[in-house]
Amino acid sequence: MPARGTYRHGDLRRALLEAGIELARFGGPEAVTLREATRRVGVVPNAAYRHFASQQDLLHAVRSAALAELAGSMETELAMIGADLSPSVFAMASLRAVGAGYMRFARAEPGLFRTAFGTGPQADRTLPAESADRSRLGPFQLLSLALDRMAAENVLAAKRRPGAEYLAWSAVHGLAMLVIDGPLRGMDEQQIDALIPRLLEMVEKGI
Amino acid sequence: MPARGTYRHGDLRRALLEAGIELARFGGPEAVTLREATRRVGVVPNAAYRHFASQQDLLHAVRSAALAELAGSMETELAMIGADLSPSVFAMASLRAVGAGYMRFARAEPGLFRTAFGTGPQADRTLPAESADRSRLGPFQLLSLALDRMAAENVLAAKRRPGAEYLAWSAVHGLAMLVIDGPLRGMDEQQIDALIPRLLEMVEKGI
DNA sequence: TGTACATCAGTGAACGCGCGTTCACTGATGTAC
DNA sequence: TGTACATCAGTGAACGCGCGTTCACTGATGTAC
Repeated sequence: MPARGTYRHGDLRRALLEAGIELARFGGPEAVTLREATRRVGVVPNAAYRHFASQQDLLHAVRSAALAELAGSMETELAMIGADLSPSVFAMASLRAVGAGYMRFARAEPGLFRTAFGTGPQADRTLPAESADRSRLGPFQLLSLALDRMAAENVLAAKRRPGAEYLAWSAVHGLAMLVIDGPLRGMDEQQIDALIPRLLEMVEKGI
Repeated sequence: MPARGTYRHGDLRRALLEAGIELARFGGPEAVTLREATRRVGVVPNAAYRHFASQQDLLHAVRSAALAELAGSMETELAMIGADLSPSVFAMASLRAVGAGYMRFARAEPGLFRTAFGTGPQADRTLPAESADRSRLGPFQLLSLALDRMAAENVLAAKRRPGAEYLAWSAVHGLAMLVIDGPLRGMDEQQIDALIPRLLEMVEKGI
């Protein structure tokens, strides 16, 4: 049965996690099963239990990876902001970059995006899940940071600052959901391209 | 096995549909199974095939019912607008009402809401699904109507009108998703209560 | 440097589960005469 | 008004599927001496 040379695998945990990520990439969270992950790695189903306590446990790990990738997409967009901008323009550009990175990831990796925000009743109840790794910032923290900058530059009134992340997040998250998994799934790519800056503009003006 | 008196059921299709709606209400779309629906109605599993071509077919029917309920919630909110308002204020109030009705339904019936916007890969690909019944307006049409009014009153610039539904929809849909099924699930009811008008204000200002 | 042994990663086989769906059937209903 | 009969709604039994998970196991590895 083993398709590999050695009896031991070497790094089964990592292999299973990567298989799980691949499953989520193409099939979303519901595609992340222990049986399929072990099948792909070429290992017997119950071998997974040496490294994950349950299917949920594997799914959690995949979810964390997806969140990290999302944060990465946002950071990439942030890094593209011109350094020569005035602080207040920079702050506003940060908010847009964060939103653009979010949308880019959602469109490029709909399966991982859906996995990151566990849809369905079995999703766990922990908040944004940005607690584990202190050195890297999570998606929510990147958004908060951008809003902090705007508040510091008085581009966003101080009294509007509290809770502002939920407003911005809602707008961008909603478009992402409608477009990748909802009734707007069939929409033209170009139409979506045009919609995104408009949406970000709406947030900037209305927040 | 039959818990009913007569051999024939009478209106099995309706009974199954209602059971399906109940399943969706508490468990979302993935809870809508033929076996559980028939079980609840007290009929053998395959009896469902006299009335529905497949499980998907039942799910479609449940989805339509959920969309109709959502539209109803929006209409209820619309009906509460004071008739004495000026046309332009009325138009803006319409947009808010539509959004408020959407949020109210999502929070009151998260399972049905999720079913209405089929989440997951198995969801069908038809757009907003407001084609069937011509006499009743669907959620998307109610939103469009409100925006039409705003455009007619020049509360919304004519050049901003096209596609404006997607901006408004995104914001409200996103908050609904984050709150009922996403990372904001645990949030205080009162905090959410406070967030909704702020979100609607953002849309109104920024659209 | 070599050998005995404990550890524990991965095996093999098997469970029970709920699901959608197919088949040949039976018996209540309503219609034709 | 009564009876024969066709229709077809619901039955009963069974399928195959993929899933998560448990059990007792085996054999590769690395450590103690």
